[in-house]
Amino acid sequence: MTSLTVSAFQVPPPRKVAAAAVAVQSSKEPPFSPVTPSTTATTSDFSTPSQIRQLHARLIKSGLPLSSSASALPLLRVAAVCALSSPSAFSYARQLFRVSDATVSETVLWNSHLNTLSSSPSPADALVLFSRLLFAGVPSDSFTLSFVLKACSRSPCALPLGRAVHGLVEKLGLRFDVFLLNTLVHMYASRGDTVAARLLFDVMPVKDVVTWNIMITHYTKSGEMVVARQLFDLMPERSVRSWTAMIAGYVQWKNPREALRLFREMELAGVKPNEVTVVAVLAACADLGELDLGKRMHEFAKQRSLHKNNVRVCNTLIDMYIKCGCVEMARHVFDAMDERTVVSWSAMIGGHAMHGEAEEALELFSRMRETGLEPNGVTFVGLLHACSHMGLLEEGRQFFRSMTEDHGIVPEIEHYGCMVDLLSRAGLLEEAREFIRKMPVKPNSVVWGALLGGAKVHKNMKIGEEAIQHLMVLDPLNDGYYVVLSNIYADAGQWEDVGKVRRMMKDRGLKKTPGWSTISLDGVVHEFVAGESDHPQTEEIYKRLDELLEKLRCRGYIPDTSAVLLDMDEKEKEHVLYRHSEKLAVVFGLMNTPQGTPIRIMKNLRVCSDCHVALKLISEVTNRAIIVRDRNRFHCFSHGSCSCRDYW
DNA sequence: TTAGGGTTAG
Repeated sequence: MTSLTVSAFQVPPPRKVAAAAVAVQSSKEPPFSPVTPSTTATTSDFSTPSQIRQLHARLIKSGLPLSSSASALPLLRVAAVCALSSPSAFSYARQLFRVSDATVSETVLWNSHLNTLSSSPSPADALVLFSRLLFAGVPSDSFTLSFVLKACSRSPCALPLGRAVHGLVEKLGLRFDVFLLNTLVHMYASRGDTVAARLLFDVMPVKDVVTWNIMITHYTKSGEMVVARQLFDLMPERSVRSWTAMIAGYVQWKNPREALRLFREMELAGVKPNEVTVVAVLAACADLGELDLGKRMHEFAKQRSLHKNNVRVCNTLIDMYIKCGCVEMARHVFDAMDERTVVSWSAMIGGHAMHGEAEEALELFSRMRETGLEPNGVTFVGLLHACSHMGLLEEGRQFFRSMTEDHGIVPEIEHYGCMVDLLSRAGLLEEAREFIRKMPVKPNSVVWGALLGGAKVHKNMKIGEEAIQHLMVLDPLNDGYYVVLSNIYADAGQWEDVGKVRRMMKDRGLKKTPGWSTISLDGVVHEFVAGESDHPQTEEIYKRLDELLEKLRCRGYIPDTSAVLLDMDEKEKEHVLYRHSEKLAVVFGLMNTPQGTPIRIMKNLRVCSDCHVALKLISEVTNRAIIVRDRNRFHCFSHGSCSCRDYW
């Protein structure tokens, strides 16, 4: 007889009430259970003030008095959320509260709603509700203010209101409430008022570890790592979050070495990492190619069962393995994941692309589409890279069209860069130039650099000169472009122009960036810089390299001196090539690892053509896999050939 | 019923 049929109230819920469903669904008791235990109604079925009144009326008719708090509280929850829609709905909710015998105070009731709204997708709703509470004279407590401050932190333009709440905190004598003051510091920091945040931090009579963490995190996020570190060094006690905030900051601001140094210090201090630390450390390992530590973090994640359950940990693991040259391990992690996001798919697609495995990248994309997951801009960067690295011209064009036509993604500068790269490498230099001319966004140095690269491969001096004109304006201090232009002239035997480029570099005070390569052995990173010889094993390395080059010459290796941008004779140029850092690092690896172990090298520049030929032959002569991560992609040398199939 | 750290393009 009291069946509250859901169908009677079914209307499309307005946006504002979305939070109501969250509020009630997250509570332990099913909504309206005292009345209709079997109903599946949710608050979204009762979403307007008039529907609430109808529901109220039915409750009264059903004989269940509103004073029974078991039936009143769910109704009050709904009413309170509807209170946002108008002042009259707000008054109605307050009336409901007064006639009910709810066991909590009115402030507690509203606090609960403020809490829900402040962490909802539209935190400004909490501010609307708070203004109604203030206007109606409902008393606030420290909980009320902390929820409002949280909403201010998350709403743009809410700084003035946040300041007003700060005034209220003082007025209510709550300045010794550390919790509330922490929320205030966080509010100032997240609304960009560093000065106010720091001032409050400095004068706070009592601070706890959270206070320090908030301030440190703010500095790390704004790139003020030195200030963050000062606070970190000063703080009286540190939690795992303090360490993690600093480590993540160093990773974010491209100082992965310091991140790992601090991580080791953290381990020595006996602090156990959590999953966020794992993510940050893995990201540092990815940057540095630190496979050993990356594997150790993977083991740690397995012990804590993070290797399947935590998508972010898995995504970072995939990225780490890819950037350390272990695409198969990355794929292993990817395949074992229970749940994958667009980040997981994009990372794996991009990983296959970086390793020249275009087929796998494209196949993975088809599988991703089958799951119904929508790709994003990053997914397409990976796909376009796969196409350009492997010369899949038509597929690349198709993806570029499809990203806009089928997926509504507006191409960004990275996508244009990939397309110019794709066209230029394929030798369609005129088309690439036309493509740049028609681009709706201003071409950057990556775009012109791609055209220059194509001009070098296809020996097109005119287009190379055009590209360099733009590059000299966009990125005047980058020496790499001059080197490429000089290579183009050298290829054509125009030595006078080679000289001109050299003089141009000299006039601008540019020196060729020294190439370096690193190899990690038992957790120690060994760095080799072209031409430098301060490694303790230098003498032995050169001796072994000499022997190796002799073997290579027997197999037809002729040093390709065109990559050397110096005014010297051929013999001297050969000597420069001979000291290239990747050759030294590979020989060091051969000397210090057992036969059969792959050698993994990281390089700051692109592998030069001479080293590319040499490394192919070295892999054959020594029967070793050599994996080189250069600034663009991976080259996996094995049995005399390279995974890039010489297309790079 | 309140606060703080994390993933893909380079």
